[in-house]
Amino acid sequence: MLSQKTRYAMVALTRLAREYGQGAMLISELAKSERLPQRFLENILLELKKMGILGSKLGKSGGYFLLRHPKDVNLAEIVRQFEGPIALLSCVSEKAYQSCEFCKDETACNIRKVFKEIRDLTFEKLENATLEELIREHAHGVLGG
Amino acid sequence: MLSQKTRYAMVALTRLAREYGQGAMLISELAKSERLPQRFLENILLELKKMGILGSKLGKSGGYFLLRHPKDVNLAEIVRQFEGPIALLSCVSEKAYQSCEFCKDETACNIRKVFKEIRDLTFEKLENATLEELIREHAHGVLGG
DNA sequence: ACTATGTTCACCATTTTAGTGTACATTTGT
DNA sequence: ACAAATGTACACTAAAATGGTGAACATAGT
Repeated sequence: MLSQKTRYAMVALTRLAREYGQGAMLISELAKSERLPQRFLENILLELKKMGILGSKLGKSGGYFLLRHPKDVNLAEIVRQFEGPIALLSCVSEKAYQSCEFCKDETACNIRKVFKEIRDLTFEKLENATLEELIREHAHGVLGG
Repeated sequence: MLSQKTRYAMVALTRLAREYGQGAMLISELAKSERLPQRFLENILLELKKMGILGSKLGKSGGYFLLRHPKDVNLAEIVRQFEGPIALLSCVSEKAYQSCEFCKDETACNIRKVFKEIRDLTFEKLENATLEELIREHAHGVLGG
């Protein structure tokens, strides 16, 4: 299961995506309106700023805002940052690969095959999940789900 | 990422699946030959026994053995037991569903849609990964992956 | 009875999670 | 220049999860 931190990050980002182009939003307002713990949220927003996803302004009428276009931020990047590798086994991770301590021959390992398929499918779904997609209403039409 | 416990369970099970029908295997032999920490493995085997997957025999020539046919044990069951829910968000979990604290309308939530798809694909892959599949050599043929 | 095995249950150290406390730096309005 | 409103930095903490270990016990076979 995803950590609270990751969930809060996704909630905050989708909200800031909805406000995209409308200037900065106060942490306090974001926290209150999305029901996020403010002090914890501060850490998260800072981390997103360091990733180059958010910008901030100090002083009166300051706050946070999305730097990139919502179509240029996807969940794969967010999940990697806050959860670590997308893969369930390091032997199938792209960014954090480590050879398996049990396999003599990884290419022949069927456990690995299963988790490689899961990783690839998961990554694809997360990568296609841009903030633009996430804030779109009726994303796949009312009929046909 | 999966915990060590889950990984050890998968290694132990695939080994016991290879020995299926050949009587009991000593914990010590299993631990040594698969390079698993014996004392930790004991806990894991006991848990698998309580799940009804393994049987055991005490005394001389005792040990553990697979109770069910390898085709009747799959990774979904194992992962659920040792990792908890397969879903990454509880709002898309089948066995551990909890309503989302952020959504007014879950059916309209696009974040949820993404993680529901990921859960369903992951579950399907894990469910199809029976021990029989996992110990099969050249599971999908040498050509064509 | 003896020995080889699994069983039970409590315990432990380390890491991760989900935050909080306190002080500081920057910008804006007056 | 100054005050107020904001974000920034970094250390700290409580609770839970992870990855085990210790010690005594129960049972089966010889």
